[in-house]
Amino acid sequence: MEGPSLHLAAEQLQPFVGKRVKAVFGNTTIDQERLKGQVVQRIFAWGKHLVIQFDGSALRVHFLLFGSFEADVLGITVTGDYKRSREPRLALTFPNGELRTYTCSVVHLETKDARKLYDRSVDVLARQWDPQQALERMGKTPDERITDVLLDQEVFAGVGNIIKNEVLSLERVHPATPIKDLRPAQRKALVKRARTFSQQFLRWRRAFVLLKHLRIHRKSRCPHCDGPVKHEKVGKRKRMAHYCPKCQPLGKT
DNA sequence: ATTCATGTTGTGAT
DNA sequence: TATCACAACATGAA
Repeated sequence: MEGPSLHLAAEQLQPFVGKRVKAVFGNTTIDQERLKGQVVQRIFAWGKHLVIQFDGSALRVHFLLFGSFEADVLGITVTGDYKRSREPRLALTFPNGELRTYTCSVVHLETKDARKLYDRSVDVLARQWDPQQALERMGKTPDERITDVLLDQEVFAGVGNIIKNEVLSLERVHPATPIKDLRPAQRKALVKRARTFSQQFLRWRRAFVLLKHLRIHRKSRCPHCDGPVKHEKVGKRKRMAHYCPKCQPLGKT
């Protein structure tokens, strides 16, 4: 799950803010008892994290690769289409509904204000996003490849493999390009696109039309030249890159 | 049946 | 000490 999906989740779960936890269940090994009776102070997303703040502590949920969630509010399922039979990792029951999370990492954060643990200027979807800072951090690793830097959550929090592939296609940059081979104008364009595409991703997700708008991720034809798309693992992270070798050539620019 | 995928963290070898 | 490859986690679709 990428950043925009987490921001959308935080939005959808706002009806639980101010509500008291009535029951807790699930197969997580964290202490569940302590959540009972707690009142939700706020729910927010940072990058790929979902944070639920309670009185003295918070919950941090990370959905990794296969995670999902669903929530019922006043009897209506506001999101998700998952099998009810599956055991949730963690479920919270409130007077007005229930949140169920699956296949995710859940941890307690020992803080009364988890917002202090997160630097919002790093989150590409945050109002406080700082593109200049991203540019500077990018420049600090001239030998790193752009595919790895775009996926670095300390530089572009929220960017995942889909956003990475789409941004590189839009800017016509080969995923294996070392930062030092990118002109300043091109670096700037990539930074800007990481945010604008993430915002677009969020709008599409909200309208349930994301998949049909992806141009190169998991496609076989380049959106620019209609040539064949290459699919291969690139960079130290070895995530699958989907790119057009003709429109996104490797080399100094 | 097998592989792959919107991801991160920890371990043990080098 | 640092870096790296790999495992672990865990589920559904192709």
